[in-house]
Amino acid sequence: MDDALAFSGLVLALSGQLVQEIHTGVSQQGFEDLRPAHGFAFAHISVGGATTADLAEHLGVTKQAAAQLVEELVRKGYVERHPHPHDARARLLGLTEIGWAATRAADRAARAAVAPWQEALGEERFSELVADLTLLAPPGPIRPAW
Amino acid sequence: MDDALAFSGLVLALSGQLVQEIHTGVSQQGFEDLRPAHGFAFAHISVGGATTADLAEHLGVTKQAAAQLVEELVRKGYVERHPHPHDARARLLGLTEIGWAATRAADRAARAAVAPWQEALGEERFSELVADLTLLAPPGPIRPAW
DNA sequence: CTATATAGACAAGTAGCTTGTCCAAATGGA
DNA sequence: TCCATTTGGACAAGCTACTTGTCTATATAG
Repeated sequence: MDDALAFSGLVLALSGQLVQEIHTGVSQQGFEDLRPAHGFAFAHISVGGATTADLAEHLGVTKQAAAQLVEELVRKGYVERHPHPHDARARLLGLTEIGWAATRAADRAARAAVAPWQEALGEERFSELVADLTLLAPPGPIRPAW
Repeated sequence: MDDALAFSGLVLALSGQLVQEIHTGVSQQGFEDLRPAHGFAFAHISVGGATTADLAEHLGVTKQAAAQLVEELVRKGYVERHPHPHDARARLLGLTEIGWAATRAADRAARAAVAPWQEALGEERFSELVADLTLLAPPGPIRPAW
């Protein structure tokens, strides 16, 4: 059997479907000005303590690209810039209440996308699946890939 | 435990890593002018019988974008356009020998990326994993997602 | 205290997509 | 068979998310 090659296709197919459904779900909850890539930024900013340069490294893009993304999210009301307590050059990024609301909407959409799969496999088998995938997942940051 | 949310993150993380490794592997095998998105086009063209319009629908982009992608792949020597036997407007797309070589390189890279995971879980458990994911995977075309 | 590194901003250029328009060939209905 | 509509593909222009390059102010290390 060529499980290895099949696995690649399956992971790509699932991830594509997942991204699509989360994006659609988030839009339908009223956040129509967010795109899939923004989710990765939210995930990093929501942890707290992130600067634009941190975000750039996390996303694997240039500082310039990260600065533009932050500027866009600030303009749309999802992100705030605060002075950095120990570095007068840097600005700490944080989510606004709207930013948190969008994050919760994305979580809901993700759960909704996964629910049918969870049901199809059954709770127990699904838990084993998650456990297996946890062993495989790389420790690094989650980034958009193409 | 919130398996559903964890599952989303895991799938995205794995797919990101997978895309990255396949791209790197393909580049290292001498195909440095190919990007991840090209793989999805190769997958469709390699089946045979595809036109540019088919490809556009498969990739979920406009005919224009597909035409530009085909033009690029033709220029780089991966794809050929043949006359369509039953439709004087259309052109049948096919892979050149170089195109097939690139496809094989991508397969090798995918296997290499998956191999450590296969080993980490063990053959049997990995096979069950593939079986589970097969149940979940949507039937439609595999597309780049963001 | 000086040299180097870093956070962020300003400016310009690029690549991969989009919309809009058009033509020629295919298709379907009367 | 003729005409109306659809479809495959091409040409042109524009947009957007990125890039590289340069600069200033602040921080850090020797």
